[in-house]
Amino acid sequence: MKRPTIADIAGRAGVSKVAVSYALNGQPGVSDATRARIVAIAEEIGWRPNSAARALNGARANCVGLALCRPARILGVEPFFMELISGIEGVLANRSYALLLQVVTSHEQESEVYRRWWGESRIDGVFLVDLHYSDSRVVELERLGMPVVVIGHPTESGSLSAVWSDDGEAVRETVGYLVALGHRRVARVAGLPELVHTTVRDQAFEQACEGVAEHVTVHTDYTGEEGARATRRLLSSPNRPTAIIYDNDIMAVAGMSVAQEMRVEVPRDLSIVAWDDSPLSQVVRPPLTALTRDIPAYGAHAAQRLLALIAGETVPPYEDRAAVLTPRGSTGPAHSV
Amino acid sequence: MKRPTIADIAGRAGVSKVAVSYALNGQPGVSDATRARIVAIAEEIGWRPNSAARALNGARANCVGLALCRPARILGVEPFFMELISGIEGVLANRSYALLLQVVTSHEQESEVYRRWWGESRIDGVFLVDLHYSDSRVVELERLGMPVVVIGHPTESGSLSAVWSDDGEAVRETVGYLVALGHRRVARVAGLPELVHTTVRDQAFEQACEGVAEHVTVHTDYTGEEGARATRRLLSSPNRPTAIIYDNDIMAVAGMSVAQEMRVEVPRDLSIVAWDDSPLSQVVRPPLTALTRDIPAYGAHAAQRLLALIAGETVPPYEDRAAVLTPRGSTGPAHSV
DNA sequence: GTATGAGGGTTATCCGGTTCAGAGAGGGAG
DNA sequence: CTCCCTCTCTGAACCGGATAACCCTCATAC
Repeated sequence: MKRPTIADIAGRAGVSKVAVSYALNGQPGVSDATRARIVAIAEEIGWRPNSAARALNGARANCVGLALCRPARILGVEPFFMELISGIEGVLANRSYALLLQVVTSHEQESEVYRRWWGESRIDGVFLVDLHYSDSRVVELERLGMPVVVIGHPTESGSLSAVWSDDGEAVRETVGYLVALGHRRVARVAGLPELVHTTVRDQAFEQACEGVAEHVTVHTDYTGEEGARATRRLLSSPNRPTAIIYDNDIMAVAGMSVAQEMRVEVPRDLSIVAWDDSPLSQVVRPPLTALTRDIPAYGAHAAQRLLALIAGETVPPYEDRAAVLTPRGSTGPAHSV
Repeated sequence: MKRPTIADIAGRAGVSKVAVSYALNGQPGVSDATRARIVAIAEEIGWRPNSAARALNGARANCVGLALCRPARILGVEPFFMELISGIEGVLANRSYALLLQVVTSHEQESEVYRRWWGESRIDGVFLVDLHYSDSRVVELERLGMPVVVIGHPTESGSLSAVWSDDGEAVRETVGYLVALGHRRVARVAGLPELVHTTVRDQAFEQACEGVAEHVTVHTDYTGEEGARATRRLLSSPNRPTAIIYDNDIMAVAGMSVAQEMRVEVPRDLSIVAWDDSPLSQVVRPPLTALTRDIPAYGAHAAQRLLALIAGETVPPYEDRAAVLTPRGSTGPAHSV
């Protein structure tokens, strides 16, 4: 039950391998009649191009890579990555591109994965996510000279193409909204401080609060436990915040539970905003005011740009739409304590 | 900046390509001195075996596939798949195997992806998840003759190897626990009815309740909205259940919110159990009693078996540990209404 | 002195598809 | 009738590595 090759087709059709190759690739050099005959036979015996043989001729691997550097327990809880992948795949599937996925535990390991994939000619390009400052992976990828689309802020992506969204704008919108509601003490429970987008949000937060509200930022590892702990600390402080912005929804939910535990009522005594809207935000009581973003679309844009890059086009940084605030029941006017 | 090949190494070392091939693959036929020299050169110039060239010689592709057939919004919310993938990857990474991922929207499309991957020699085997009854994908994969590990119940996996866990046992344990707490009207908010594991749980649920408690099962699509709707309906019925078992945690959280909305107190008036423990279960108030399972380990077991299958070994069905009940604050003794 | 064999290489082929340089056949122009 | 060109198709080489088969040298055994 060997897989059929173009030689088999050539034998049946009574022509050479070359004619078959031309016919199946839509190249000139065969008559329409012969082409039709060859195509019919190929279809009949279920022929597929051997991707290895094609790749060997310097052709593309028709495959791109994505490495995720987060512990399993966080990856599972963050809907972000799965939604991003779904969006990426929507674009890739149309062009018969495959996605190679790897979960790694360090940047060194991640760079090694890139070197291996690229060295083995397994992929034509990669997506880089969770950008850090002075990111060693950027340097490594520039060195390899492989097509890359960074999903993150272009100031830190070096010479690599970036797809990003203005988190600062979303922060300003949120703070403006909270201040308008009368909040004067606002906290932010942020994610990993080494991530560029965390710092971007941190800075925008500070600037937006400057002069209009007291502000404090606490960093966490995105887990519910740390979100809960941070909330407990914030709500225990002498003049506790009347509003908290969380960097993901699981922490926001955890924070809301802590508030409830401490008899701090949401939204009466505390307003809560979650970054990245997900179904979770809508099923809790009260439903969470969230910063909504079309993540699959974000992934799709990145994929389009990576394919363009692979095709040899030059790809300028692309700024996707910023997250927009979706007010729900977890935010309300501030009450003086 | 061409990638170095064994021919380059051969040139530098002053030997033939074959000697290099032997040396780098640990085969006999070269002296230790020559081997050391060749290995040193290979390392120096950063040589990597071209995966396409290797695959072309009938060697393995060193890659396995996974296709997920669920809409993006559900994939994102279910931590199950990401955790499964993490577990799979732990095993694959050790053996330098890559994972090809694709999100599809129908079984036909999924089968087509398998045909293409296999026909193109891209993969050595696949994982099959979300088994249905009379699953067309099983037939297709048997026809293709490719190594497959089904992550699901072995009665429906045909001749394919299966890795599974006894959901029935977990259901019995849960029902037993609820009955011991005095519950006599128990409901189950189940997932997609066409999935084998849903039916397995449904049947075990009915049997376990038989004679000891009234029972009712409602099917949903795993989303929070449907979980909420089902809960609303259940709690509005004339003799409403005093305990509900949900097929995932997002629905359990949604159900708890609905209960709160309807002034049904958890766990006083209603006990809630969630299938598949996740960090989410622990951050809500009260924390959810959940059926805990080590999903990464589950994935790892499946991966080990797929690799064994690819290596030509025969792999009997493997029964992983059943989910165990982790009681938390969302369950308590039943009160007569 | 010759047969035997192991150690260390080499040459030739193959995997499946692509690409380049031609080779015949047929047609139109001069 | 010849020249030239186009159309259709073929042989051969190539991509990078694996592998079967064979070759040479030197050491050992008889």
